[in-house]
Amino acid sequence: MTYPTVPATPDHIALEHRVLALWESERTFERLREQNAGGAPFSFIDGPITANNPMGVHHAWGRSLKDLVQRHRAMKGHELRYQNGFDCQGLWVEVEVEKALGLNSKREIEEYGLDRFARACRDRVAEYSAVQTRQSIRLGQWMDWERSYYTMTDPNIASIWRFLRECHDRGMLYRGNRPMVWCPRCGTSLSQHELIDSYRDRTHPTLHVRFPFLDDPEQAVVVWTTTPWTLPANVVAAVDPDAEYAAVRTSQGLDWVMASRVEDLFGAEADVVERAPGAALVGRAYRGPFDELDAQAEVAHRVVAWDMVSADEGTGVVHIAPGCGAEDFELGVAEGLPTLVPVDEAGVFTADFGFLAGHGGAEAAEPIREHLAAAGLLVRAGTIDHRFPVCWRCGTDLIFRVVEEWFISADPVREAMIEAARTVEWVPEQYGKRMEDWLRNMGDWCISRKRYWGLPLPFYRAPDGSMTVIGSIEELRERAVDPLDDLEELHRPWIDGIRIRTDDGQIAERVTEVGDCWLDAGIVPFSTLGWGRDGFTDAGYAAGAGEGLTLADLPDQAYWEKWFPADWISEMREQIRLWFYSQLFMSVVLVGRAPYRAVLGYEKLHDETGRAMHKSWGNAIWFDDAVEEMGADVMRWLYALQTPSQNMNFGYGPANEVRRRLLTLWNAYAFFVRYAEIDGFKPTWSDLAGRPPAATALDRWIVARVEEAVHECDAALEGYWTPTYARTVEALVDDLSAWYIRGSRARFWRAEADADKHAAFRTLWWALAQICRLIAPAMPFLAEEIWQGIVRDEAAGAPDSVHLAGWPRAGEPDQDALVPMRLAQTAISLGRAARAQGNRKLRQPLREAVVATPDAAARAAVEGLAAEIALELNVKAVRIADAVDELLDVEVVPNFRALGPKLGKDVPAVQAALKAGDFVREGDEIVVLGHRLGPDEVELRTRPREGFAVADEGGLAVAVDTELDEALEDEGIARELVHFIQGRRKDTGLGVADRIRLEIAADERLRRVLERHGDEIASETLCTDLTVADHTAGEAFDADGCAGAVRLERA
RNA sequence: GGGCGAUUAGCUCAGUCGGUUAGAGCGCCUCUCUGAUAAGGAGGAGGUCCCUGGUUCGAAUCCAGGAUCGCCCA
Repeated sequence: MTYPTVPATPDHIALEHRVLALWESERTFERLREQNAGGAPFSFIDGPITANNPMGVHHAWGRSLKDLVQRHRAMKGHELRYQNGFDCQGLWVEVEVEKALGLNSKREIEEYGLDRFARACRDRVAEYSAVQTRQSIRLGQWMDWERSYYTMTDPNIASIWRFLRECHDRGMLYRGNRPMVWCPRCGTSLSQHELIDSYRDRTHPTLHVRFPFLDDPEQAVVVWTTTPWTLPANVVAAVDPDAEYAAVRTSQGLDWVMASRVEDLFGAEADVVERAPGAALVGRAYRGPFDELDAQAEVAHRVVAWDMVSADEGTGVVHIAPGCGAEDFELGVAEGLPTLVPVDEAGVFTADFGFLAGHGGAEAAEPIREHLAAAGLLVRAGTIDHRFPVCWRCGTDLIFRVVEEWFISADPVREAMIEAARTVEWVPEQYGKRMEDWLRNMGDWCISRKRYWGLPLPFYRAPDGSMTVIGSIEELRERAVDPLDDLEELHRPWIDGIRIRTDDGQIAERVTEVGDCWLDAGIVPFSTLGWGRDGFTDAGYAAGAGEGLTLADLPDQAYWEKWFPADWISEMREQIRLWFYSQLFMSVVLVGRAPYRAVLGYEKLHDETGRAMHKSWGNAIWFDDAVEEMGADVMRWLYALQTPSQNMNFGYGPANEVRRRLLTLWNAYAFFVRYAEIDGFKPTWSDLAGRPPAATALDRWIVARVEEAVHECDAALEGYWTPTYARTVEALVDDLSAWYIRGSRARFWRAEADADKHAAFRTLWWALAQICRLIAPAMPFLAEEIWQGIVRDEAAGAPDSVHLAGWPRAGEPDQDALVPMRLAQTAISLGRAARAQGNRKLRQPLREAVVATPDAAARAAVEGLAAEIALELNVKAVRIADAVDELLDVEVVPNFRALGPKLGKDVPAVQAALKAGDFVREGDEIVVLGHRLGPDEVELRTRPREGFAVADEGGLAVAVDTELDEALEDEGIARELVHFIQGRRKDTGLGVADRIRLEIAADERLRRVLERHGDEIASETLCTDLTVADHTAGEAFDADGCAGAVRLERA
């Protein structure tokens, strides 16, 4: 077996397709599940994705995080369920299907036929669940795709019925009159959460209208409205009783408005003839603007007091239509006012609104204006540009309508939900506070929708008005008075045909409403886990509309007890008031506790400039494009690096950056393979279990670095915090490449096969294999590719896949290996800076570097790495000195962390004294201002004296001797020549192992260099035959005025 | 109106328990290395850690107030 040929850069896309095929042919995922069967459960519950469109790159974010955590837990041996979920019902689907079928209203749907419509909805779900499954597999997500749950199945629906029955039994279920936000096109109310982000810039007509008092029609209150269609439903006018109002003389009479609004409305010249507090107007009856309409026959208009009247806009007199607004409705309840609902489900005026009947609300603005003008009630008509909510599905302006809906009372469970939410580990932490705030403020849950493709609410109303709630399919069977043969599934229209017999023998029909889709999703921890079921039914879940789509089981109570509550769930932050909420609500009602132990939320995905992605803005990125251009690993690494509590800037720019950074690991892999192949290095699987044999300080260091990183990564992922994990990995890979490999290169290409070389191979292989395992959760393809290349095919007994190899087990990292290296790295970095200062390029060997530190322990540590430092700095010798050196002064710096508590207010004085040098060193101790400070309480630092090439940082300083002599110069020239020849080798396209012949034309000085260093030059450049000539046809070489020419040819 | 979060280099962002010289990547400038690298490395320029006040020996970090932006609620 030989190592693979590793290209200079990875082709992520090709590699990923190759790995996908490998996983499939080798059943890798199935084998992982077999391997982990019986392990400690890690229960993850997937929030259902709406199976309505292809998945987006924002879904890929969440799915990548889910997969990352699941893979990590699986590598640690946990048994997982891997059940994916699809959200199938509700308006999301209906609207898309309507578009596809060219239907434009509820009436058209009903004409089309509810059965065909339901089938079309089901087909759409089937289509897009398949698309999303394919896409998720491409992303590398490992789920039990054949056993996904679908919220439209009968078992899911029946579980919700059971929940609703429980609510009913507890008296929490009621039918109420509520002002709802309503979409006239969709013909349904919208829930609060559907209003999020729904505000758009809109221009609407506005009217100022007089309401003349009945006892003195010359006087009137003037109202301002931005919704003219609500005027025909006007009942009262509201004023702030405590504000001052003013009557202004106009051509139409005396107009009462809030005094503070007069100037805006009538100008500075307004003729104010009377002032009075709002309270004085309260109770006065006025003539309504549409009194002649039938609907208004019983209404007695008057002025009422209200504390929410705004002094900032309008007239300070507010037109109140309790049937058309939320606040209006509340005031109506408080004042006992009649509620006029002027428009029907389609937003069209009803018959008792006379000439307006049949008009849509928006189009009625003009006839309303004309009517008011004719009646002499119109003061002014205008327009307003404002933010106005629109339907998120179809963009239609939303209206308020008072409608009858079904509700679940929140108050009976509010406190219990807050308590339950407090048991949850919220990540990021502040999301827990968000949930608590939401719970404190939550209104009753409106669970009904006046639509078609959704959970059929199991509410049956008998002729006497009593209600029965069916709690199960069995109960439906028992009570049904119509044959169930045609009940294909628990959906409209089929379910609508089944009537039931109530306990007292009445025949009851189902209400027509369907349920909020958040019921569908919220029940998942119960419906999919077999809560309350007696028998375990293999592949039993798909009954009803899910038939044929999934092999998911219908488990039993024992299974539920094993997997409930979820250890972890994760979705976007907005799910706090959606899925996290509905699950919590249902769980607290059913079992009195939270359905999840930990939650990871994350923010929104924007484009790379920070703008929201919109199809219409042209900045949206499609998942299929992204994954085939960036590669799944690159996307997944971007997601892993992202701080969840911040919006993510996603795009090809960041992807390229990450792809380039990933090259470092790839290069390390390619380096290893090149020399392992040349050398025939053979690892064995058991080598990975312990530590590799370490021959050098660098070996020990990189081993400790890997172990340190393993612990950090594990801790980060246990806490669901992926950015720390990803950054830890990147730092480790950088260290491996920049320090370990670069510092160890010579050991790999040396000819001798000694223990040192073997140790180098073992160590590098070990580090790469461990890194594969570390990155496997986040970049499963790249990890697998490298694993296949250097472990699976090479190491006898190794697992076939990195994903079967388990999470690395690391001992406590050896601090004695870590600390000196850290110091040495600092010293090397400082030495380079010092060289640069002294104007000596790295190719020029120098006599000596002095590493100085007053810290004895640090000196001892650096001593052991002197050879490495010398090599890196290209100096003949490294001298370790304490600070009493001709190059350096010593500075005593207080350790504030230690001295703060000890000295308190004396700290500044002590600091000043130390800085001024007013102290005495007594052995390890420093005596200053009567304080005796131990070695832990101060830090001794060096400070370079002027005139030397010295760099310092903290307690460490490095100086280089920049003096050159002839020998050093010659060596420098030799190095220059080697560098030059290597460049030609590269230009000529020679392989790294090709031998060459050299002919060098040299002046006198170069001749001397060649005499002294010719052997080194030849060996460094793999030259088998070096001749010195007077002339040659080669390329000119010039270093430091030392000139020649070099001709190179393959040997 | 209430709540939550954010504000750190030109850009995108880290910054743990409060510790006195605040970091990374990208970009820019000057160098440099190359027998893994399409790479890498060194140095440099670039900072009112949003503002004001407070607590503290010490504040990017804690507290209060304010500003701006985002989100949630009313």
